Amino acid sequence: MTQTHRNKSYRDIKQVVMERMQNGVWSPNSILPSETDLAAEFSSTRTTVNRALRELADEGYLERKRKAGTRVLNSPIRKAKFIIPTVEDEVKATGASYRYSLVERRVQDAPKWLASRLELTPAQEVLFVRCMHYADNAPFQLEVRWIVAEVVPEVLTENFESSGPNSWLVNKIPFTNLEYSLTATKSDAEISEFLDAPIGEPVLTAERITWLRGAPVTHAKLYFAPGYRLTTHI
Amino acid sequence: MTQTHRNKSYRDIKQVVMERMQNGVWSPNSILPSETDLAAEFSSTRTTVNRALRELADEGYLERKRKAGTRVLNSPIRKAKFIIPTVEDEVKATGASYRYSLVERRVQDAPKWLASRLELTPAQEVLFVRCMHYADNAPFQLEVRWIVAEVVPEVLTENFESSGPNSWLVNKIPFTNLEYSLTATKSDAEISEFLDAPIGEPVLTAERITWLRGAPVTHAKLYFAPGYRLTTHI
DNA sequence: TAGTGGTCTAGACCACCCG
DNA sequence: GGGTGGTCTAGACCACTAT
Repeated sequence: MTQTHRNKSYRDIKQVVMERMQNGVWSPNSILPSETDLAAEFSSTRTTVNRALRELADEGYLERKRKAGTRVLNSPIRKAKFIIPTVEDEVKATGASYRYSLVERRVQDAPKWLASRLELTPAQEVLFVRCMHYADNAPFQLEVRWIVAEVVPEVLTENFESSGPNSWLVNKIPFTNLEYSLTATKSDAEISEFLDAPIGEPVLTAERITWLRGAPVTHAKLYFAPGYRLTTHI
Repeated sequence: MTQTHRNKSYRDIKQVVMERMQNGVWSPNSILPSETDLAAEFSSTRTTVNRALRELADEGYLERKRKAGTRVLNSPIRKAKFIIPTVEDEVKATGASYRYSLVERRVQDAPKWLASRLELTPAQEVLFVRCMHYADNAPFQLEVRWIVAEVVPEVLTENFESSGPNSWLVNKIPFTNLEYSLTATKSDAEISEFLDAPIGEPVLTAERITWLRGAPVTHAKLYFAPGYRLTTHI
């Protein structure tokens, strides 16, 4: 049964390994042959086999340990990942037209809850921005954002009338850490007004906090219009 | 300024590149030196530099094109990913105790909406399971699941009294595709009863559909207790 | 301690695609 | 057309860890 293959590339090897896992040739929790053996089988080198198996491990299908070998995981789903979308990309991906609208913009001292959440000194100046994102002119997302002026002073000269703070920040901040969370919240009067939904309606809400080298840059709450569905295929 | 470095490993190179992006040495949209040049600078080989840059590209920080070179992306966040948790892992990760409880289990013909959703023939037999997951004995998640008996016949002999269908499926199905989506729904009488929440309360809801080589295996709705927050750090 | 994966080197050929 | 990244080879040494 041990045949020589014409397969050479790490992609081919990945595919063969995947097929064998799917067909039960290598069942969950079983141990694969060593890289050296597989290299011989595929008429390839260990380097190439290594890359194939390493990528499959990164993707969550295999677990690799020195000496113990390469084991088939029983639940690839455990490591499944979601892509966090950008509003504009997301709207355009559906083929709908995208429109941005500024609702409110003002400079003020950080409210206490924000200062606490972002570890700011109490009276630090922040820019508050409230804006809407529409898909085919229907409400898609209400964005409520706070930006720390001390970290991004240039923000005070931006009016955000024609485009949102997100795209501006993205081009301004070289690299950031991100804290992202999702909840279901009850729509209040303000949210309902902008999303054109009944008060009390459940609304999928994302909270985003962005950091630049340890300093808090911005806090945003994104309220999705009712019926919105965040989807992924793996 | 062009100094020889002692750095050798691809990890070291990754870190230096990240630092230069953060410090603006290589700003957004700029082009990095070629792999050959970087290999010379780091006293390394092109293979090693290639691995470092390739991984950074996979992680969403760089974009690479033949001839065009390697470009710094302005928004690493666009590609940010989220790990989909498993109930039991998630509960235990918080340090809380995990408890499972079966609520209902019966075999029946697939309801129309399910047949439509999963592309089943109308009268196909399915196993219906309703169960609860508790964290420190407080309601954590209500799971409502349908399993296609034809695809997984062994399921008909399982009683799911001591452990949930998810862990059972995971060990039975070698490899699967997954469709996962999140919504905010309004708690109805049934959900409220199990999650111990007022009727009408917003509930974060995950819908999961699992496929095995094109055949639908299972459909699950997971209702999280109010206040639940799905979080990620990047 | 022996076996397995982790990584690096030095070199090569190729595919792509910008100018 | 030529420069850049994509990938493979053949070999080496090392790090970890199950037994």
